[in-house]
Amino acid sequence: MVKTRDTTARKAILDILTTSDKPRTVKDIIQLLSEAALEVDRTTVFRIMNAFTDRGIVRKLEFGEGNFRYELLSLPHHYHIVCTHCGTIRDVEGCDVDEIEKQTAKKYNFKIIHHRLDFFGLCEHCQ
Amino acid sequence: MVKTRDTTARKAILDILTTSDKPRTVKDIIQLLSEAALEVDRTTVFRIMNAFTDRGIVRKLEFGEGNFRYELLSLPHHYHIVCTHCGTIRDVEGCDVDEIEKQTAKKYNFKIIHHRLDFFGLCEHCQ
DNA sequence: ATCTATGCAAATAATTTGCAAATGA
DNA sequence: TCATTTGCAAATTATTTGCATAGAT
Repeated sequence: MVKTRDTTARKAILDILTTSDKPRTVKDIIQLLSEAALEVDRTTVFRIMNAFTDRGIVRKLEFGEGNFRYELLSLPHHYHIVCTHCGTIRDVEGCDVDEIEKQTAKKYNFKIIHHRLDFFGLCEHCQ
Repeated sequence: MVKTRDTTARKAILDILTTSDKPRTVKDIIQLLSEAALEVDRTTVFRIMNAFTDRGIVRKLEFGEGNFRYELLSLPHHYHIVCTHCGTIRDVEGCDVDEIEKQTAKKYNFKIIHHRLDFFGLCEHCQ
């Protein structure tokens, strides 16, 4: 396992993810870093996100937008609701699909490591 | 609503999707068309998939591979199991998350149109 | 001092757009 | 016929790679 250096950019990105209520894109992150007066190269952000993903610090997700989003792996288990009109994504607490999971594992002899459950629809504003 | 012309390429793509047991990428589709002796331009396939998506004929999905996959919207409701080792994706019948769905809709005043539930793990061969 | 991290330029890959030619209804 | 489709070239967008330099321990 390779060591991780605690650089300014990495600390700032962890900070951003910690205070986010939804998964973030690289674009988001660059923007937020910039608002914090930190200009970090696009390549570097991609590389940091990959390093974090490899080390199990973040989870790489996507919601059909044509790009990836990242969230802290240390967040409590949750799912997402995605507004198909305005694109808003929101974390939603808890998730109980144990029963389905158990049945699926047995029926298909599949060792389940994790799952995702996301609801798509219209948020309060877009209905 | 714009009219749809029943061209050779479109018919062949619908045929491919109908006989697939998992969502397909544009690359897959081009390959399968080619095996059926039909050389269709990449651009055309992308355009057809977008047209089908807009008309509610197919559903656009992704599984963290960095590209989209498509499946017939007319398929019975199902979810997917994705092997994180060999990348195999498989359709899995049925899906009962009604209770979670109801609670979520009420709690967040969110009008749910559809959801996705996918399990990631190791298939029979990769365990 | 040494090895990892970053910036910059350039390369890939997926997907989209413009436009003229081909084709289905 | 005539609007919709397709092919081809070129543009866009997300992401990755190579390499020399800056920075962390």
